[in-house]
Parts: sequence; C-alpha cells; structure tokens
Amino acid sequence: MSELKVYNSYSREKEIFKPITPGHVGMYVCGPTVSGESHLGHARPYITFDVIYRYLTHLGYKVRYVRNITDAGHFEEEGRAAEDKISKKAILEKLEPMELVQKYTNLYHWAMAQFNTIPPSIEPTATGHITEQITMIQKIIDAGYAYEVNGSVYFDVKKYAEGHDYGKLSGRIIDDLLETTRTLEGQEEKRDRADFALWKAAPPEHIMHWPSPWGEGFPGWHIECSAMSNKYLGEQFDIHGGGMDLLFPHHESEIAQSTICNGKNPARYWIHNNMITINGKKMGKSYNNVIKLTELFSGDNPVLEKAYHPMVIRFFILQTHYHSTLDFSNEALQAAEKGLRRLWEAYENLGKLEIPDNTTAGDKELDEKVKKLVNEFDEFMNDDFNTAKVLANMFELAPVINSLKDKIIPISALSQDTFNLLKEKFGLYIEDILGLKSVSAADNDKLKGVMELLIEIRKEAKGRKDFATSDRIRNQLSAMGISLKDEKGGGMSWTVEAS
RNA sequence: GGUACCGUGGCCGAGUGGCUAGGCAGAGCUCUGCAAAAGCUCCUACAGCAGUUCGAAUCUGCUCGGUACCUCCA
Repeated sequence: MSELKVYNSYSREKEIFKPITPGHVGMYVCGPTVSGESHLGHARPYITFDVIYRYLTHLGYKVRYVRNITDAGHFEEEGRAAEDKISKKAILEKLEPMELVQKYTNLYHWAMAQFNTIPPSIEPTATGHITEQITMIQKIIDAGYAYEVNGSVYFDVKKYAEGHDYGKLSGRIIDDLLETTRTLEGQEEKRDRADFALWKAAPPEHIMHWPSPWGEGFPGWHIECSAMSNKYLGEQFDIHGGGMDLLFPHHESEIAQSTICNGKNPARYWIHNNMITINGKKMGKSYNNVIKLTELFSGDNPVLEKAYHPMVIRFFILQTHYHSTLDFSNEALQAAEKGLRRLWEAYENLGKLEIPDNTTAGDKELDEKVKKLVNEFDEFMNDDFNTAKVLANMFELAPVINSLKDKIIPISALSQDTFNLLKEKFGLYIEDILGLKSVSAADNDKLKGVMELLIEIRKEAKGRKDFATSDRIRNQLSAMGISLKDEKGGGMSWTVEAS
C-alpha cells in the first residue's frame, strides 16, 4: 500500500507523512470565533479536517485532535456596537459576554453534529487559558522580542525577522510588510506597522478583560493558538490546520511566537483548506454574502432556492479537493443532492446483497475492475486526501452494484473475495471515513408498519389491475414526501425525503 | 501597488506529458399498466498566442480574464 502524502503549506510540497511519535498524531485545527453564528465557510475546514481525522484514525494512528474555541477578544455583539456606546439602556439589555459566547458555541456544536463531524479530543477555549497566554507573552518579552506600551504588548517583527524567516509560510516579503502604506487605527503604539499585538489593554467600557502584569486587558488573536497547542500537543506537533485565510497573519505569527518560546516551528505539516466562494467571491463578513448554517438547513436566505440537508453540504464539499476553491451555487448543490441520493441508494442496495460461498469470478474483467476501483480508495486518500477521486470511483461502482441487485449482472460474476472486499470497503469509506449518512428522514418502526400495509394494499390493487387505487396510494404518498418505487420482480421500496 | 494561486465540455468539478475521471443537466433506447428509479448508449473539453517535445490540458514565456492574501475572517 502507498504511503500517506500531504501537501505542506510550509514547504509548498507534497511530503510523505511521518509522525513525530510513531503511532501517534497530534493535530491542531483553528476553531471558530464565536462572536456570531456559524456560516457555510465554517463547514469547509471542519468537514475537511474531520475526514483527515477519520482517515488518520483508520490508518491506525492514535490521534489527539485539538480544536479551539476563540471566545476572547475585542468582539461585540453584531450590529449593536454603535448604540451600546451611547445608550445606557442598551448596556443594561446587553447579554453577558459569556452568555453571548455560549449561545454561539452551542449553535456551532449543533451545526457540527448535523454535519456528522466527530468532536475533537480537546476543545480548549481562549478564556480558559489566559494564564498560559500571559506566561507565553512574558517569555517572549524576556527573550527580548516583545515590548510593552501603555498596557499593551506587541511582538517585535522587525527584530524577529533579523534572525528568522518571517513570511516563509505565507510567502510574504518582510520588507514589503514593513513598508506597507496602509494606515490602520490604533497603530501609533507599535514600533513598526508589521508588529502584532500579544496583549491589548482594555478600555473601561470593553466587555471582556483580565488582569495581567501589564494591566487589565485581553490577549491578542494569535497567542491563544500557540499557548493552547503547546499545552496539549507539546512544543512541536504533527499537523496544524485551518483555512487558507489564516496563513497570514495568524499562522505566520504563531510560528514566530512559538519559535521564540520553544525554538522551533510548532508544526511539522501545515495543512490549509481553500475557501468557499459564492458567485466567485469569497464568502465573508466584508462582502456581506454570508450564509449562516441555520439558513442553509432551512432555506431561509434570499440566495437559496431551497433548504439543503447537512449531508448534501458535506458531500458537496468532499466532491472537491480541499485545496481548491469551491464555488457555491444552487445548481451545484442540487446536483450534489441528486448525486448523493443515487450513491446512497447504491450503497443500501449493496448492503442487501449476499453472495454464496466459494463463488469464483464468472466475469474476470468485471471482477478485476471492481477490485481496482475499490483498492484505489486507499491510494486516493493517501494522495493528500483526495476525497473527490474516492467519490468518483464510488460512482463508477454504483451501476455495477445496481445491476447486481436487479440481476442484470449475476452475482456469480464476482468472486467471493472481491464481493466481500467491495462490501467492506465501500461501507468503511462512505460511512466511517467520508462520514456520510443517509439523507432520508427517520426510520421508525410504526411508520415502517404503516408503509408495509400500504404497499400490501397497493400490490393487491395492482394485482387486480385497479390502477386508480394503486396510483392514488403512490401519488398521495408522493405529495407527503414519501416516494414509492416499483422494483423489478414485483417488490416495492420507499424513501422518505428529509424535511 | 506587492505576493500567491487559478482559468477544463451547458453547469459543478478530478487530473500523474501519451490511455474515455466523476457528478448534474440534455438526447436516444431497454424495463414498466403508467410513473419514478435502474441499466445501456450518445454528448470527448481543457482562456488566447508562441515555444520545448516524437507527443502537452499537464512543462516554459507572453497576453487576456478571474480570485485570494497584504485588515477581522474558516
């Protein structure tokens, strides 16, 4: 079997994956800032890294998956910042900071569960690790790479760049960074415009602040990930992941901080997923084109033609390699919806098939083809987690499976070994590694009983050519979102559309 | 402006220099009381120009177009 190769953003090359400690993998993924509702953009990294986590686990690694919650910082409740400053009443009505954070954390967890992502091993919060961050900042100050001004602490990028390669990860040229003409608010305190905050003094009206050696304030954005990854995964760990937009300045700064504190790049492999775009534009606050996950699932957004099932989103994302941009459109999602349904039906059909013992391949060519398609699953995943190719092979297998089920191809065309391999790997991949689930709604026993009754009545009606009755049953059910299909050989199957 | 990346058939999207990716849509056929589903078949593209090569979607250069990052961002 081929070795796992991953594209390392740091070296810009595909590298063979070798963990620091054999048999173990430490993976840190930048989590969301919970100052607002999770949106479609959040779906991409967490589904991508969920599959990576699942695959590494499948390979036999014991993976410690750490994904943080950014719940500290200078955020305010959406759309209320301005009035808060002038209205005492608004201040009274405002949610407690932690109440706000809890609300959006809960929503995020709920959405991640909808996507069938496995919760991380550790999910540390920034507010829960203030002391660790302060300790780290102090270490950087002591090392001479940070300075304090008016209760805020900044990282001295210019000094760091003298002896280190600041900008390597993101392909930045340090001189350009130092000379950028862009002017931003509140930068007078910095010695150099490329410097970034490790600690910010909090103005009195600020909603979140903690005591520190430099006064009341809150941690800078980059330090939390360094502090928490260090705490739970050590000075150097295997994989650091996140969205491509975090390359600079976030991950670049993390490398700088950790290098000063621990003398090394914190991660061996930097993995970044690309962005989701809408009509060719990145989805983001600044573009005002954000689709919240709750809206996506309910269809309640002007750009959405309908609601989309979380599994459709998951499938849609996995149909593209994680390193490519993924353009969102109703057309593309609806295509994904149909594709997933077809694939899943084939999978269910496969589950119902049985093969007699000691069958030898009656159709050698087909047998070989099936074997090849199945074995390529591993190869494709080993090639930088190419889920798109795995799915393509599954689609190639679908007609074979359906033909076996309809007896267009006799089951004896395949050898017992090949059939078992197909059954085992298809299930392993589609459910355990890709993490897909059925989109059709609830199986419950009472409904099943009712359906069996209706099917029996319809069969009887058809038997006496009472098509008015048989069509009435099918049509009425269809109107309720239950589709009945006549199968070859007189059987009937039914599926309930997800509401 | 600087730095990266990208430009694939109606749409979405894989892609290792030579061999039909795949999905959705569309057309035809088979099956079927009808329908749906399923199966089979068809639809063979790689922004433009030049170059390297026996051979390029894949390498090089230029042109055009697009996106991202440089600011909070997944």
